[in-house]
Amino acid sequence: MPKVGMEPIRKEALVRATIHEIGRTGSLDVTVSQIAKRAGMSSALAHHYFGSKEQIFLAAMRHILSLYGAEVRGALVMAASPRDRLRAVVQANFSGLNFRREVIGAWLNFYVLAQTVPEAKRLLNVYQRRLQTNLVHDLRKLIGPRAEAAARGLAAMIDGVYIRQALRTGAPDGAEAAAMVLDYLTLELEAQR
Amino acid sequence: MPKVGMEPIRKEALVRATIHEIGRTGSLDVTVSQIAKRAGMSSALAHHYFGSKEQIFLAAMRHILSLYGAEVRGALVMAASPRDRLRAVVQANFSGLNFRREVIGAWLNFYVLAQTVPEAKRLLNVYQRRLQTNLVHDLRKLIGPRAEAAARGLAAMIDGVYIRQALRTGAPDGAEAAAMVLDYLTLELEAQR
Amino acid sequence: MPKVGMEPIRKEALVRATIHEIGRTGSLDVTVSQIAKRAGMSSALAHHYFGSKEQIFLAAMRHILSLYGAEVRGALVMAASPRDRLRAVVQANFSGLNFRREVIGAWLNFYVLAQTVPEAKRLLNVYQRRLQTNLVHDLRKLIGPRAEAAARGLAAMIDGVYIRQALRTGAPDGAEAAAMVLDYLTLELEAQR
Amino acid sequence: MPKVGMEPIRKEALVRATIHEIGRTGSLDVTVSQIAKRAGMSSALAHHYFGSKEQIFLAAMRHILSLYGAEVRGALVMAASPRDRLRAVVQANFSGLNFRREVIGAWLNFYVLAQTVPEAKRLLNVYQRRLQTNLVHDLRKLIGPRAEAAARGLAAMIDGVYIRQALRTGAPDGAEAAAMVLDYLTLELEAQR
DNA sequence: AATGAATGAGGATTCATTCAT
DNA sequence: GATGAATGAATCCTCATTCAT
Repeated sequence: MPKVGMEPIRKEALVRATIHEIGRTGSLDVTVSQIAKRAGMSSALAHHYFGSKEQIFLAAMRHILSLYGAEVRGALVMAASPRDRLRAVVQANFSGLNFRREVIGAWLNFYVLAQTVPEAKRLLNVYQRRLQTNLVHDLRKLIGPRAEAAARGLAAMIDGVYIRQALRTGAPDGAEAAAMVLDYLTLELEAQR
Repeated sequence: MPKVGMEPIRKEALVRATIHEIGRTGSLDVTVSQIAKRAGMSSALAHHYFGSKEQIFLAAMRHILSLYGAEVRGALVMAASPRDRLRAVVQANFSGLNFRREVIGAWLNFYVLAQTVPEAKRLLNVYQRRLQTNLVHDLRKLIGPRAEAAARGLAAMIDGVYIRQALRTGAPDGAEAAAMVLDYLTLELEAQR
Repeated sequence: MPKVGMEPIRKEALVRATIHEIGRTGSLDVTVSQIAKRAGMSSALAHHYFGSKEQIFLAAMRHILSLYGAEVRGALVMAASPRDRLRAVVQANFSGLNFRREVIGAWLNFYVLAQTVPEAKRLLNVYQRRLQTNLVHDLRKLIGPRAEAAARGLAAMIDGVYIRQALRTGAPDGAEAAAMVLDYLTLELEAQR
Repeated sequence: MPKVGMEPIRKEALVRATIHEIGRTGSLDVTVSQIAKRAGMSSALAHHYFGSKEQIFLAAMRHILSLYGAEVRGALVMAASPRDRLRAVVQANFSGLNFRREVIGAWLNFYVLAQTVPEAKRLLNVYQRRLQTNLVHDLRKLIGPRAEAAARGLAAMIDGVYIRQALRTGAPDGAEAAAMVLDYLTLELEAQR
C-alpha cells in the first residue's frame, strides 16, 4: 500500500506558504519555488498538486475568504439584536485571523489578481455580495430604505481601511480599525431622516 | 542640428503609456517593451530616459498624484465656505481625469508597488497626508475635535470606493461614487454630539 | 495468495498502450504516465516492469516486428510457386495488423528511435535483412542475378509507401498500397534482359 | 544609427545549426540552447528572431525544401527530352546538397514533425505534390495513362531510399541510390502494355 | 537622439525515475 | 504486486538591461 493521504496536508501547507509569501513580499511576484520551499517541498510537487501557479493563488484566496466567512459566522451566533449583529459583522472584519499583516497584504494582491483572473474576480464578488447581504439584512430593520446605501458605504470603508493598512508600518490595530467603522455605523443608525 | 528638447516630450509619452498599460492590464506585469511601443519608441530609449523600469513606474505615479493635486486645488478655488470646500475636495476625487478606469487600475497597483518600492510608499503617504490635512482643516471649523477621526473615515471610504470600482465592469460613475462619500460627510457634519 | 503471473499481462498491456499512444500522437514525445494510464496502471508500475522508458519503446518495437514476422510467415504457408510467395510477402506488408494507422505511425517513429538507440537500430536491421532474404530467395529463381537489386528496390518502395501513408489523412488502404508494389514486382519479373 | 542587418544572417545561421543538430542527433529532441550555441548566439536571441522552437524547425524545413527545389530546377534546365528530364528529376533527389547525412536525418524527422505540426504537414504535402507533378508531366508523354501510377511508385521509392539511408552507417552514396530508382524508371518506360 | 542587437538571469512547467509503504 | 509521494534535472520562453553604432 502506498504512502497515502498527503494531498490535503501538502495543499494546506502550500496555501499557508502562499499567503505568507504574498504577505511578506507584498506582491504577487512570488515564485512557485519560494512558496514550495517555505512549504517544505519541491516546486515540482506544488505543481503536482495544484497544476499551476494560478491555481495555487486561487486556493490561497479561497482559504482566506473561507477564514473570513467563518469569522463572520462565528461572530453572528453570539449576536442577538440587529444592532449587535451589525456590530459583530463589522468587528469580524478586523479580528481573529483576518486583520493580520500577511492577510492584509494578500487581500490587496487578490484585488490585483482579480483584474486578470476571472475566477479571482468571481470570488471577490462573492465576498462583496455576502457582506452586502449581511449588512442590509439587519440595516433594513433599523433604517429601512436607506439600508442599501448605508451597507455600500460601510463595505467601502472596510475595504478602504484594509488598503490603507497595507501602507502602514507596524502591526495592524484591529480595535482601532473597527472603531472607525463602528463610528460610521453609529452615525448611520442615529441619523434622523 | 541634433533634435533638442525631446526629453520632456518622450518622458511624458512614456508616462502616459505606462498609465494606460497598467490600467489596461490591471497589473504591474507590464513590460518596458509594451510601454515603449505604445509610446512610439524603442525600449532602449525608455531606459535611456528613465534608467530603469522602477523609475518609469514612479514617474507615472507622480504624474497621477500631480493630476490629482491639481484637480483638488482647482476645486478649492471655487469653494467659499468650509462646507463647500469639503464637498469640493470629496468631489475632486471622483471627477475629471481622476476617476477614469485606467487611472483607477493604476492607483490600485501603486498600492502594490508601495509594498516593495520605498519611494512609492513615500509618495502614497504624501498623498494621504495632504488629503488628511485638507479635510481636517475645514472639518475642525465645523465639528471641532472629531475632525481627525472623521477625516480618516472619509479618506478610508474614498480609497475603498476606488478599490471596489476596480472590480466592477463598465465605466466608472463618478457622480454616484461622490454621492456615497458626500452622504457620509453630511452625516458627520450633522451628528449631534 | 499473491497475484501471480501478472507480469506478462501487464507488459502486454503496456506494449499495446505504447503503440497506441505513439500512433495517436505520431511522435515519441509520449510520457510514461500517458502510456501507463492507458494501460490501466501507474507509471511506477510501468517502470517496475520495464526499468526504463527506452525499454518500453523497445518492447513495443519487438512486438510490432513480431506481428509483422507472423503475418509474413502466415502468408507464405499458403503460397506454392516462387511467384506466389513473392506476392504473398509483399501483400503481408499491407494486410492484417500491419498496415493500420497507429502501427504506421509507430513504425515511422521507430526509424527515429533507431537514430539514437542502438538496439532499435539493430532491430530494424534485422527486419530489413529478413525482408531482403525472403525476397531474394524467390527472386533468384525467377530473375537470377538481378534478384538482389530488385529486392532492394521492392523493400525501398515498401518503406516509402509506409512513410507516405503517415502523411495522409484517413484510413490506410492496404489493397491500394499493395497493388502499387505488386505492379513494380510484375515489372521486375517481366523485364526482358 | 543602430547596428543593423543582422536578422537574415542570424536566421540563416540558426537554420543551418538546426539542420546540423537534427541531423547529428537524428532527432527533434534538440534544445534551442544547443541550436543557438552552435549558431554562435544565446538562446534568447534565437527566440527573439523566431519566436518559438517550432518556428525554428519550420524555417529549417523550408530551407531544406527550398534547396531541394533549386536542385531539381537546376537539373531540369539542362535536360531536353522527357526521358532526360525524368532522369534529371530522379538524380536531383540524390545529388548536391540533398543526399547528405544530416539532411537525410532532418528529412526523416520532418516527417515526424508533420504528424504534430500542421504547417510541417502542409510543407511536405507541397513537396510531394510538386514531385508528382514533375514526374507525371514527362511520364505522360512516354507512357500515357500509366503515368500517374508510375509517378507514385517512383516517389514512394525515393522516399523509401531516404528513410533506409537513415539507418545506414557511413556516408550516403547518391550514385548508388539514384541508380536504384533509375532502374525502376527504366522498367516503367520499357514496359510493354 | 535613437535603436537594433544581444544576453544573463530567472521562472513556470514537465517528466523520467526512485522510494516508502 | 502496486501506487501515491516526491524530486532533480531539464527546457522553453520572457524580460530588464546594456551596448555598438
